[in-house]
Amino acid sequence: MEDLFLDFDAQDAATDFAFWGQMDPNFQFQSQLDTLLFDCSAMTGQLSPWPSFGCQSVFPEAQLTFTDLDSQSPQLEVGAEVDSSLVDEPHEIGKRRQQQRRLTVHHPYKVQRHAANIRERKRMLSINSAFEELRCHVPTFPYEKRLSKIDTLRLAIAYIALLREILMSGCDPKSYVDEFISEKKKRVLFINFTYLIFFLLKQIEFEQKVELKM
DNA sequence: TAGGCCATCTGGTCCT
DNA sequence: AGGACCAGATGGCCTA
Repeated sequence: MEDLFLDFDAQDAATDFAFWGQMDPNFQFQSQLDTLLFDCSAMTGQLSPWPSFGCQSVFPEAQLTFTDLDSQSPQLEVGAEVDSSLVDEPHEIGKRRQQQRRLTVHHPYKVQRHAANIRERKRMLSINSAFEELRCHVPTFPYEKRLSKIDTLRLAIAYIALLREILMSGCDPKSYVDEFISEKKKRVLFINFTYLIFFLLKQIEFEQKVELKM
């Protein structure tokens, strides 16, 4: 993993986090962080990663069978190029079936392609179910909209980095972060860690805005 | 309405 | 040879 560092006091530091939007200049980093850390321990049941160890795949589609997918296929059915005007009339259905058989015989490529499409869809479903499980293990707030795949990956990387750092420090999580924010390490932070912290702080910011509106 | 995200199809490449 | 994997193209849906 690439080690990137960020000077927190740099004037343009905020632009490094443009993907979160601009931070409020009046945002109270330390006090909000304290709130966060206390809230985190209280909200354990609401934050996604901690209660969900052993979470099962929430993507039942991932267990779809070959025939399920086959019947769901929106296009490229075998013989799909048959004129759609030939429908429902009994004799036309017979003709169409005949034509489909011909196409099956004469276009083995189409059949292979169709089978490959189905396999590809199954493969993507299994990838998606893995993403869904990963989402269960990264910290998000209940009101946070579903993480995109790319954000899930980035946040997972950041979260792992944070946990590793905490593990290596030998401290409990809160004192670790306290120390991190303290004088010694204030200016330079491991970017993955800051990514996670900024993410969490944006959640708090968002939560406050929601509360103000209510 | 533009941009982000996603599912799907597709053809190419690699692997068994 | 057939399946797995990958990346590009495309179109639909949603949101700011």
